[in-house]
Order: sequence, then C-alpha cells, then structure tokens
Amino acid sequence: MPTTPPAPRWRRRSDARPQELLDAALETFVERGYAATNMDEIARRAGVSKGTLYLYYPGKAELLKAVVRQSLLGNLAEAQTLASAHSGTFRELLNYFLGEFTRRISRTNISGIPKLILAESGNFPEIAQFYFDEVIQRARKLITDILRQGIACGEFRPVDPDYAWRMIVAPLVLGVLWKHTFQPFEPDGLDFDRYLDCQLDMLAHGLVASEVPVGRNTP
Amino acid sequence: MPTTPPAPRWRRRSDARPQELLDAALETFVERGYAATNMDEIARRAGVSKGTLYLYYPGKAELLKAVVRQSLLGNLAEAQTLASAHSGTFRELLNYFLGEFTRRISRTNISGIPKLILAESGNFPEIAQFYFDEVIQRARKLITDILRQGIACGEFRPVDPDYAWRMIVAPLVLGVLWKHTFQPFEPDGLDFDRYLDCQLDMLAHGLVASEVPVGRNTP
DNA sequence: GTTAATTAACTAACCAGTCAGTTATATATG
DNA sequence: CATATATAACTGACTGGTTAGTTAATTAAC
Repeated sequence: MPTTPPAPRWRRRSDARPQELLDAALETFVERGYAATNMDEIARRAGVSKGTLYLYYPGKAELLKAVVRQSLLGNLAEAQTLASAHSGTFRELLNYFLGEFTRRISRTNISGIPKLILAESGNFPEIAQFYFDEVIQRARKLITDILRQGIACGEFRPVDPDYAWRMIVAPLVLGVLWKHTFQPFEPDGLDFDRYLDCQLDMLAHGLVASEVPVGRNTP
Repeated sequence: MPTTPPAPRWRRRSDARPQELLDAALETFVERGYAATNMDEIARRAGVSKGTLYLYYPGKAELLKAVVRQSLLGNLAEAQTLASAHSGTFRELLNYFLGEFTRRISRTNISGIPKLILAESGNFPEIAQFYFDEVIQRARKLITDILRQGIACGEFRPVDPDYAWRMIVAPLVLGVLWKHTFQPFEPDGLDFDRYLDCQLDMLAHGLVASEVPVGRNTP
C-alpha cells in the first residue's frame, strides 16, 4: 500500500513571512496591548516558531515599530495626494475625508493602532514622537489648511483653526477607541453610517457661514 | 556631646497610608500603564516598602480597581445631583458641565483614568465593564436627557440624541488623552480655556435651533 | 550535497507576591 | 515621669513563575 508522502512540517516562505508576521503582531498587540503580548503568541498566530520571528525582526520593540510604520505610511501618503488634487468646495473635501476615514475605521483593524500608541506612549516615547510628527502633525496641517481656506473664501464661519481642527478629529478618535474598547459591551454595535451622518450634520451647522450667526459677527 | 536622637527609619501612618498608596499608584499606572508598572516602584514613590503595599491592598489588580473606583465615584455622584437641581436653559446646563469637566481635566490627574481604562480594557474586562456601566452609561443618560428636553422645548435643533451625545463628549475625551500623551511633545501646551471656548462655539452653532437650518427640517 | 529556513530546548532577567524578622508607637506599671 | 511590655506597622530578602531573546540541531528545497 503506497503511503502518501507526509506533509512537510513547515515550508519556506521567506517572501511572504514578513507580512504574515506583521499581521499577526498587529492583531495581537491590538487585542492584548504591548506588554501583555508575548512573542510566542505572535509566532503561534503566524503559524511559526518564536525563533523564526526573531529571524525577521530583531526584537519586540522593533516589531511594534514596524507594525506601526507599515500600517500608517500608506494611508498618510494617500490622504496627502488626495488633498492636493481636490476640486470643489472645502466643505465637500472635509466631508469626503471624514467619510473615508469612518469607512476604514469600520472595516480594517488598523484602527487599533491609535489605541496602542496611546497606551504605550509613556513606555515608548520614540514611537509616540514618531506618531506625533508623522501622523498628528500632518493631519493637523491638512485640516487647518482646509479650514483657513474655507474661512478665507467665506465658506466657513471664522473659527480658530488651531483649536477647531481638534473638534473635527475628536469624533473620529472617539469612534476608533470605542470600537476597540466598548463595542463588546454594547448589545447593538455602533452604526458608523449614522455616526457619520450625525457628525456631519452637527459639524456643518457649526461651521457654515450662510446660516447667519446670531449677533456674533458684528463687522 | 549630646547626640541628637537619630531620625526614625520610618513612621507609622496607618490612617494616611491608603490614600498615599492610591496616589502613588494612580500616578505610576497613568505614566507607565498597568503591565509596565511594578509594585516596587509604586511603593518607592509612596516612600514605603513593597511589603507595606501588600498590607493595604491584596494585589496589583485589586490596587488598580481601588484606584479607579476611588477616583471616579465622588465626581459621578456630584454630577448627578447637579443635573437634577438645575434651573435655567438646557444650553446653560450643558455649557456648565463642559466647563466644569474641562477645568478639572486641566488641574487634577484623575484625568489619566480614561486612558488607563482604554489601555487595559482587553486585559481587565471587569474594569472595563465597571467603567462602561457606572461612568459611560450615566454620562450618556445625563447628556441624552438634556438633549431630548432641549429639543422638545425648541431650544436645540432636532439632532439624534443617541449619537449626538458622543459628539459632545468627544472633544473632552480627546482633551484628556492629549494631556496625558502628547502634551510633552508640544512646545506650548494646550490652552484649555481656548479649547473650551472653541468647543462651545462650534457646538452651539450646531445645536441652537434659532439659526434657521438650511432646508433640512421639512415638517 | 549544500544551504537557507525553521524548530525547540535553553538561559538569563525580571517581577508579583510571601514571610520571618525588625522597629516605632501605644499602653501598662511602679 | 521613667521604664517595661505588647502590638501594629513596616522592611527587605527570597521564591516561583513567566517570558524576551539565543542557539544547536533539524528539515525543506534546489
């Protein structure tokens, strides 16, 4: 009786491994947090032994950095090219960004990264600094630019852009954190479509100049 | 030559200790996160040995719970009595809450608790559930009630209270997280007064019905 | 057969929690 | 008031378990 050749205990996948390992690491870090995640678990999820993990990434901290960089850099570049190529009103542009962001929150689990950064900012000032410089500062510039231009051309009320940008971002941040923290406790989860509608509605009627504010602008 | 009696190596402070230990624990947990905090460090900050710490709290997890409970319960009760005793418009009440909250964010370091909860929700479902039930649900009810009443009496635009409450809370949450995460990286820190002004301005003009919305409400 | 990829067993460090012993303070006694 | 005794508060060295990181042996692949 011819025995079928036994399946090999493992396969060489040196090209696919890095991404597989990053995926497993992201998943585990987001679920458990940095400190409570152990390298054996990440390796196990990637279907690999711990030694292999160390073959591709020199340590736990470096692995975290790789995860963060890899997850964010693509989206950042994309947002920036989109902004520079826009036509139409600034309100439309803003709405588009918020919509796209919300859509991605609800689908991918890259949305776990901000929570991870927050949680570990004290222990990884280097990562926090990276996130501050590369993500937050860019987002700030993107939005304050839109606000300033919109105000200049009379589309928006004259708010303080250096503070107002946070009001725009805040619901997005809250949404992300909610999804990865309290979603499990809610019987019926957050409806991101309604969430977005509500935000756009409230945001617009706080920004749009055509509504004739009540006695505030007295030029 | 009369030798001055040597200062005692330690003093008995059985009544003050519990609070001192909680303070040190809050500070350390907020700064480092739960897992990266070690009991020796907390004891050291409280000026005490690790053994003493275990005399007052049975373990690390229990210490965290004690910190959270102790920090929140007082403020919660206060908010609720305030709400039930209000007179004046609902907009004033809302503004008062936001102002009071913002003022406390900028002063105390209880504001580190939400960050702590977020970071450890995965590892301490029990604490996350406690926070969800006792803090979030109460805040939600408080705000949605105000919104509903305000809408009913025509003071506010007819927004969706079940989602709009998050838009109100979001900037507060962002402020808290910012303070404990990115404040160190900013040359000039967040000005919480301007922050509040900006929020109230944008919030009001998204909520106040007298502004005659642009073609949305078609009764 | 050679080599690169992978494994699994190992080491070294760290830390939560314990406990036998020490010291400050309160109380009793003369 | 001085001194002895009792006890509550506190210390710090130790233990057991966990885990980041290493390495010698093994296996797939060409």
